[in-house]
Amino acid sequence: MRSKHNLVGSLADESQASDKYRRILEAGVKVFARKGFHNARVNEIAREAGVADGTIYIYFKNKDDILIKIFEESLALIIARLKTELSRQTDAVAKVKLFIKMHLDLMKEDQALGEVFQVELRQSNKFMKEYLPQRYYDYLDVIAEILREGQKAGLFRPEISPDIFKRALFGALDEISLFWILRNREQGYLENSREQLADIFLRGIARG
Amino acid sequence: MRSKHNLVGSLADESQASDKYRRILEAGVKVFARKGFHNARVNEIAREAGVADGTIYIYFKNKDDILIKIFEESLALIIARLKTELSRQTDAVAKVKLFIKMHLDLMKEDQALGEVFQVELRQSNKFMKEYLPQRYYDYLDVIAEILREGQKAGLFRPEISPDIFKRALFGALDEISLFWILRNREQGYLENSREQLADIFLRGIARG
Amino acid sequence: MRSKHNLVGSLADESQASDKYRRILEAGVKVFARKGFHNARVNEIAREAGVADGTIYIYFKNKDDILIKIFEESLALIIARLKTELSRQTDAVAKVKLFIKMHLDLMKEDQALGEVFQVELRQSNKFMKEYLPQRYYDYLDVIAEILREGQKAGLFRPEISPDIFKRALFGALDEISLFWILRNREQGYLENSREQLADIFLRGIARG
Amino acid sequence: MRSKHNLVGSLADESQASDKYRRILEAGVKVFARKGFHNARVNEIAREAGVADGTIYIYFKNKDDILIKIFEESLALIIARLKTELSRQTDAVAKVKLFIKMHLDLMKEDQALGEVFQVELRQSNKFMKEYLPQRYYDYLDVIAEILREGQKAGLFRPEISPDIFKRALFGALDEISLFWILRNREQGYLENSREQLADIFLRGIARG
DNA sequence: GATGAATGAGCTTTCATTCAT
DNA sequence: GATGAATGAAAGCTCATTCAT
Repeated sequence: MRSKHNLVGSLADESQASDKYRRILEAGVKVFARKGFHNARVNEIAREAGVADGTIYIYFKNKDDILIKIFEESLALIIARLKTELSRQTDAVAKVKLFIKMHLDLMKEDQALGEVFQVELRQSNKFMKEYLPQRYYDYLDVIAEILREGQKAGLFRPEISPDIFKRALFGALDEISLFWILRNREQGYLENSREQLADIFLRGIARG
Repeated sequence: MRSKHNLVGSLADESQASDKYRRILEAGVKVFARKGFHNARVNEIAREAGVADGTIYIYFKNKDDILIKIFEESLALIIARLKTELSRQTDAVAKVKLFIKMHLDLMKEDQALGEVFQVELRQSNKFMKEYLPQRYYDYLDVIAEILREGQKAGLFRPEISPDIFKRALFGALDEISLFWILRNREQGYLENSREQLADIFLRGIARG
Repeated sequence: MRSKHNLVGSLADESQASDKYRRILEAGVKVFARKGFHNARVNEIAREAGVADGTIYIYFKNKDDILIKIFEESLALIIARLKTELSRQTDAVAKVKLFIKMHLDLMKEDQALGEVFQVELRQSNKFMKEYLPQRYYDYLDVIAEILREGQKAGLFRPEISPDIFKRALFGALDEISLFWILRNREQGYLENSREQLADIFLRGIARG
Repeated sequence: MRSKHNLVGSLADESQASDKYRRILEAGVKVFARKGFHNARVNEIAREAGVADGTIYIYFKNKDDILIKIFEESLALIIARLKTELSRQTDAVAKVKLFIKMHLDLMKEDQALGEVFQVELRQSNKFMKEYLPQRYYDYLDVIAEILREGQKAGLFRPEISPDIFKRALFGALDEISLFWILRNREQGYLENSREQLADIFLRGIARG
């Protein structure tokens, strides 16, 4: 298996449909990251993917669908990877640290995808208000699960609500990532943030 | 003085310029909240404001400008109010609690404005990437200032970075608010969240 | 009587109506010359004239009417002046030379008006196709009259049609003027043209 | 080869690119002639051409571009035809007569095109002031060339400036044509004018 | 499946003109 | 008469999507 340089590339491999599906998906990430969702032109995605405009509509319902599929496929892979890595840790504290690290690493690993997640997804009304982002809930639930585990193990305080904690941590990570991207990815910022966030949140939920 | 039902209304009152400026601003909030920025039609804002299409362009440079002015004027007022209230508290811990409360209360107080802040602002590329949201930084700095105060008073650990803490707390509040709005404003959710967040973050930064 | 710097100024003096009528007319010439008829904005004419937008509509029916009035009033004065000067000459040959000289001098004397005559008048469909430019015919008839006089005096060939000659001479003068204006009013060009045109046309119609 | 009813039709045939390009060009001539450049609506040109509005913008940059292309393509063909015909004459006097005839015939041959040339071209500021009408200069130079030839042959006086003569003759032809068009194309007028103009201008420049 | 020329609905903005003051 | 804020019709152009080849 040839090594992939980014997540969308890896993900699309699983769908055996066609080479073109993957190319359009990758082109979508690039163009959405470069221009933003609303300023991205379908024909630019087509050109970038090396296909005709019409071909896009063989593989995707419409422009929104490209964005949604990028999100869904990428997140499915991310979640799978997360779960694999987390399962190697037994300690809930270590798991929280690892989750924070992996989330922030992801932004660095595939910057175009990071930008799409942070900035562009929110531009699609259909996405925000109509589309049920099941995978997004799955992602948050990874956090909730770690919390519950830690509560069971007596490491975290039982009165913390997993549903609120997962959003709080995710929101913090999201905001930190957004700032980092909009501020041109300042060196060292994410590493520093990682430790601070782990420190604050772990003490915030620690028992005793 | 008649009591105002929302922030934009209050704000625009200060500018005595014209009744129409305020009406357009209020109409903008309503229509942006209802349709989203990109699907909002200028002529719908005009109708809602009870003015002609062209009148909008006497008071605003363009559609983006309406959004930006809503943000600027509202946030200026919010920050002023925040600072007034916070100055009545002497204890940094109480200030953090108050900040969290006021942020969440704001979402309930003016739901359309909340929706615009949460969902629509991020849809304007001009806003996110080109326009320098000075007021947004001012808002975050209110948090940073509280932290520094608490650190000086020996209440909070000195190794916490104000710049990271302010984003973490804001991100958490933002995510909670967004969820609440997208999930149709479930009763009691914000009150519950308020206590949990205060609990987590205050313990997270507490000294000793 | 204060000395006037241009034709429109002089003309409008005769209409005793109001100072504002004249100011709008002068402003119209300036703005039409600067921007062209279609790119001229009524509110720019108003500003230039130092009156309110609405005031324009007290003195003129509409934007087209300003152009037409500029044309009519200026041309009436020009024709009056022409006739006075021509009446001082007894020789039809001298009259042709004088006509050519005066037409070209006019372009130099009031450049803005010249530009409006040459370039902008033709941009108003209403002007070209609907409005009957009586004064324009009067102007051409000055030429026809000179020709007839010369024919009677036996100086010019009787078979030359006054109606065609007047258009031919006017057309030649018009084209020369247009070129001179579009080519940034090259020094000496009009003087040179004057002699050549007189030479060609006078020999062209000379008897024997 | 089917005979073409007008110049634009003929011209566009050479570009085999697409049927639609030619249809839009022809529709442009018709609509510009009917409504004038500024009152012509792009969607009317589209309807007349039997294409969708957007199709226009596949073949032309914008509305101005349609006018410019009409001018350029037509004039190129006209000049080519002129040169061919003129080369069949050896006598400079005959060439002047032929030029005059051909110019006026052109107005009758394709009346819509004539109207666009006479009336509408001057309405585009872009055209008059920004766009360099190279072809127009080429057209005038055909006249200048004939004059020089005649001067060399000792038929025309050497002191006549070709640059002024070409504008004088063109201006006369132009004015005559404009009058004829605005006056509803009076029968016989052009034929009469042709002879008078040839008479005046040839005597005007004749040697001895 | 793939193409890409063609479509045409849709929208922001301008600006001549009006009219209440 | 004079004002100038307000009007609102009008139009060029874009671009997601379709469909004949």
